[in-house]
Amino acid sequence: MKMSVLEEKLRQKNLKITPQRLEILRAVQNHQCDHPSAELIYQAVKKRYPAVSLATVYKTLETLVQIGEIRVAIVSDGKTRYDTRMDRHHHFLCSACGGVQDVEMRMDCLETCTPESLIGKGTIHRGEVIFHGICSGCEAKQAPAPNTPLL
Amino acid sequence: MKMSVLEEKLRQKNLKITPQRLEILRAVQNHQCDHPSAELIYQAVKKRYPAVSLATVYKTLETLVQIGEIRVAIVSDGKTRYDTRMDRHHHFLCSACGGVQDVEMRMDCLETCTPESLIGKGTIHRGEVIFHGICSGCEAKQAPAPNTPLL
DNA sequence: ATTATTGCAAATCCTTTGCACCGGC
DNA sequence: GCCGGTGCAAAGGATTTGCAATAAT
Repeated sequence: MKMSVLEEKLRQKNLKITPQRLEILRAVQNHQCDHPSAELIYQAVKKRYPAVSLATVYKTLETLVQIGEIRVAIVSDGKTRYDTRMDRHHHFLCSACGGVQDVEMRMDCLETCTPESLIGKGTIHRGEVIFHGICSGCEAKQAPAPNTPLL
Repeated sequence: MKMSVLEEKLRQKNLKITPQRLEILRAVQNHQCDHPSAELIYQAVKKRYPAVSLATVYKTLETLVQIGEIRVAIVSDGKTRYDTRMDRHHHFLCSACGGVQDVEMRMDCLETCTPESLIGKGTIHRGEVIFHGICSGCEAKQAPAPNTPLL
């Protein structure tokens, strides 16, 4: 997203444009594949803006969520991780290392139908798929290849 | 699941059958729809077994996850919530209240296909759908019905 | 000038850990 | 009796909050 669009969004909500916010947004954009935690963003921002406070990072990430610039990724790994892509995509969670990878996949059924068991229970805004499994990196570590001698 | 089956599982792993574990399992089974947190289970167990410690609840829930009796629900609401149903189902998360509801839905495509963007990235064990939206309870609170006068 | 934002430190919430005692087997 | 389990209190990690100083409009 272009800066000017973000600035517009901020102004519309009486939010001020500060160097901290711009740096944090930049860090977020540089970590599109990472599903970064607040701490990771903090470390990245500190490199260019050493005086930032972790509290500011937390507050700013919350603000970015509020204005719909980023969202919280659904991962349950004990810390909040952010999804900096707002377009439709899905996730693959590695049960071994906790890593998150994006999955590109059309699931038209998720866009169109309301499952019967949800009728009358509320309004669906979107559906996403979470795949659970073991990523190739962890597979390599955990089990030797089939015909690799152990010694 | 019948107690005897659980007891069998515990014995197989050299885990002891204690009153605390049985009470915690009972509480878990009584909260199939709640996706309960450790704290909620603790409160429920305390009613029948006032001396339990919260630490024991945490440890036991972890044990139950290890033996495949329950699993961690993917919800990212700041605390760990457990899913006491191990069969295939999906979830509806209310963005307003954080509530989780089960969704029954066949998604054969999730069982069979590997999305192209995942090929070579690891091994999928299962896929689940997360619906995001607003539950009917929160809808009622947040917006007056269309033709309800405001005053 | 006004009002939001920052940075710090303290506080809070959830969860884990160390350890002495207890209880299933 | 052995070894795992329990309960307590303390520690740990992530996030939030109160507040005075600062900076954006």
